[in-house]
Amino acid sequence: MSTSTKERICTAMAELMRTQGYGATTVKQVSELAKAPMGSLYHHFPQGKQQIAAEALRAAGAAYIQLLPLLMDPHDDLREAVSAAFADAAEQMEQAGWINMCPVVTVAGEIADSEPALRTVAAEILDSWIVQGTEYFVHRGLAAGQARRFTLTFLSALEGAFILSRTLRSTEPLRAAGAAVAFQLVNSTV
Amino acid sequence: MSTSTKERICTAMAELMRTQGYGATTVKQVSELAKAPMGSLYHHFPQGKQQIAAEALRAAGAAYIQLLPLLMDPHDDLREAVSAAFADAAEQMEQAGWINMCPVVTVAGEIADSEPALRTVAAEILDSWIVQGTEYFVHRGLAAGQARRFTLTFLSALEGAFILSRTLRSTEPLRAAGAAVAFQLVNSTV
DNA sequence: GTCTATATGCTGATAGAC
DNA sequence: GTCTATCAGCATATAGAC
Repeated sequence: MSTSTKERICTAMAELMRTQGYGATTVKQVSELAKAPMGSLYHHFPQGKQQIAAEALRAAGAAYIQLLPLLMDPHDDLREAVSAAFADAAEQMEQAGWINMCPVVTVAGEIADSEPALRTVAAEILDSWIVQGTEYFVHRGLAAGQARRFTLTFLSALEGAFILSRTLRSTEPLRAAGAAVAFQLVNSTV
Repeated sequence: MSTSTKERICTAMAELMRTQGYGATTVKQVSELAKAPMGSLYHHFPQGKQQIAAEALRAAGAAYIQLLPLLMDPHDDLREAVSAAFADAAEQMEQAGWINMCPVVTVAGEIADSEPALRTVAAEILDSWIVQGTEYFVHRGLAAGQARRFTLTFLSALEGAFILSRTLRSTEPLRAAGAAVAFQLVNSTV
């Protein structure tokens, strides 16, 4: 067996939150998808649903930010790279049937006022995205201050456009947002 | 009595979804906040929770888009107007204790794959926002095609930044996104 | 139209044999 | 560590008096 029960539970939770959110996901669904009985869930995660969600979000968040260099490194021109990243996201979302790629922001919006513990976890993940994004864009030639602002804009536009595109079933918001974020770099020396 | 029972139910549902999302909001909470007994809820909304949510989202969406001219008309320069709108949003969110101003996008992200009927309602609301936003920015001097793309960018960045700011408890994402969206207009004749 | 009392199913969580 | 059986509580929704 290559994957542990604990890992399968985390993956299942992330997968379900990605498409259904936190509130609509039941521990029974997690149990079934992970092929792990209820008792195993509460053996590995004594604090129950919240703890499973927290660990699943951390793992998903860490994996998701790695897409940034993966999608953008192939493009020498940073403006092209930004456009390509948004275009790739749009294409993948359409091909996947308009389901979410990552549960972090969906769940963050959903639980920001009703699940304080999970809100803190989401904030930690977003913080690490901002730090890693800033580092990447500095590496790509932006000044430190500009890189942080650009990362915040990049993430805000990407996540907002994700929700719009997903709800409208259209790539138009992601394409428009990608062009706008790339345009930010018009004055930069890249 | 100035407000009908039906209106109070809608308002209560919108208020609760705004801070808790759809899944975490129970009809009992709606009943209590609206000061209407369970029977009244199901008398006015025979299809139950979903129907209350649909009507509440429609009303909230219609009210929310009216903030656009309200916040931006005072500013002659469109770039200033955009910055001001994002800054106002950030300030109001911070003063309100980081709770959401509008339930539409939060709920849209939450239910996009689990509640098809509500997803359709959310899509109709977003469509109407895009149409009305485009009209407004044409009125403010943008060309028709540019105005639609700008509206999509504006809404994506605003909503994404809302979630980031709300989760991080910081105005930084909203301020960065506002500056970026305003920068879009750098070449425009306003 | 309003309101109380309640039905029915499902929720997260647990107990305890193996 | 794994698994089955089950708890107690709460969810949405309804019935029926007023």
